[in-house]
Amino acid sequence: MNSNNPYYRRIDLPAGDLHVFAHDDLYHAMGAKVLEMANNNLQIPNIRYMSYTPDAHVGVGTCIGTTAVWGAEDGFVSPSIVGSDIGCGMRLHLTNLHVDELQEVKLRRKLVKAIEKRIPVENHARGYFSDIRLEDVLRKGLHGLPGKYVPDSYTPRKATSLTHVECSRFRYDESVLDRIPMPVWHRAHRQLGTLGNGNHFIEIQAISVNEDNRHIAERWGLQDGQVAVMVHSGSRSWGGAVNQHCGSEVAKTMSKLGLGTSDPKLVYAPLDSEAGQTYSNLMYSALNFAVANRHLMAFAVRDAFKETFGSQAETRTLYDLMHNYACEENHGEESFLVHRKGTTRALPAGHAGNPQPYAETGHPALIPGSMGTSSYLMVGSSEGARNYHSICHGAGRIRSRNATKQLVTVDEFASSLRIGQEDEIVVNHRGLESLIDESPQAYKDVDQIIESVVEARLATVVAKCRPLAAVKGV
DNA sequence: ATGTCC
Repeated sequence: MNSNNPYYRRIDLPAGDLHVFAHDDLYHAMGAKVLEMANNNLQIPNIRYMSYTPDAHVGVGTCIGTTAVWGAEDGFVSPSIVGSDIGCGMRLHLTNLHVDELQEVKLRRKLVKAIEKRIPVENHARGYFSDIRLEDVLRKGLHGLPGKYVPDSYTPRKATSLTHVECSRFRYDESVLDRIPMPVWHRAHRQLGTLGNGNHFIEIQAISVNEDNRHIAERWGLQDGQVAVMVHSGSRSWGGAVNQHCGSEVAKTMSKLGLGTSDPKLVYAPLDSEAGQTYSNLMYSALNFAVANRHLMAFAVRDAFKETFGSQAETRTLYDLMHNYACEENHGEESFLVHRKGTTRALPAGHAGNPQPYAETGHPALIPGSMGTSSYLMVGSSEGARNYHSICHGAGRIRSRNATKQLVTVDEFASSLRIGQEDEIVVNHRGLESLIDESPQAYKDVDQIIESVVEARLATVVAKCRPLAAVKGV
């Protein structure tokens, strides 16, 4: 049944097979609840494949770390699998600065202040991009932004494939947008350019290249000691509103068709049903919002760099990709509907789904660590095809926010960020209490997660990104 | 993750 590889197992659940790509120890730490959830998901008709990455943990209805696949012809789409933070994902920008130029704590503080000035992180804050039409963003993503926000040095207008949303699809039946109530429109409009809270962040990092993949790093333009900007955010309240509206529509379709699983909260509809199409289209509007929002925040960070280090400071887009969505993809000769909930696509060199600039190397897969720990730039391997080229999306939570607050003291958290030392990771909040639930102890060890992904032969490491400063919402 | 309501 199971192979001898300690990094992979197939689990024979009552409703079907679950594939787990994780070291035995990580698998055993996941607990029984994740198997129950997998079994519920596997009860959805026509499902072809389901797997967990090593960072899998319990979510609402579906585990974070799930890849669930249907055939495109007889597929079911599930708002419960995608979740409410539709389009949540990562963006990485490369700067022309070296880490030595940020050596002084004072300078990192100045940079963080300059970022804070441009990107509100408070709960009900208004973003600074009110001159942008929300409808244009929802319909066209980056193409809906005024030209001044898309300078060629930053993301060439023609290289929209640097965001994998637009690489797949961004035009759809626009009449569905009218289904979302006006108050939600207004809220989403004022949220353009805001970070959100929870695990979302903007981080300044220093790159170190993995020797084994130096040839790929060079093709991507990465250098040792290079300063990078990583943005982790989603579709703010727009995605939640889409999830809520479609959730009830999809549930109605289910009762009409007499469908259901052991979990009444797990909703899904045939992709070609009206409810399925409405969801699919509105989901794309949320993907467009999310990618444009990350772009705008990275644009604001670019401005903050110029203010802090002079006008010659520049940042350019390496890549933007999501880990919460459902999308039609070609694998081999066939077309599939792939759901990724807290998993990252990592295509290998030569795969036709790669955006043009990365056709020969595979595209960068951006994997964040927890606060204070390194993030990774990965590239997919051809063996990753067995998992539809899905890898982990981060460290993965091991304890709840409340449990973390009980366990970790402010002092312990501060020392994990080396606060007060020369190499302190500068955080925008002076009081760290409100961020304790994001401390490294709330998460698995990202190095172990990456080891599992590498040993399961799904992807390899191209570079590691060490945090220098972080901006978080509360 | 989010906004809202007690």
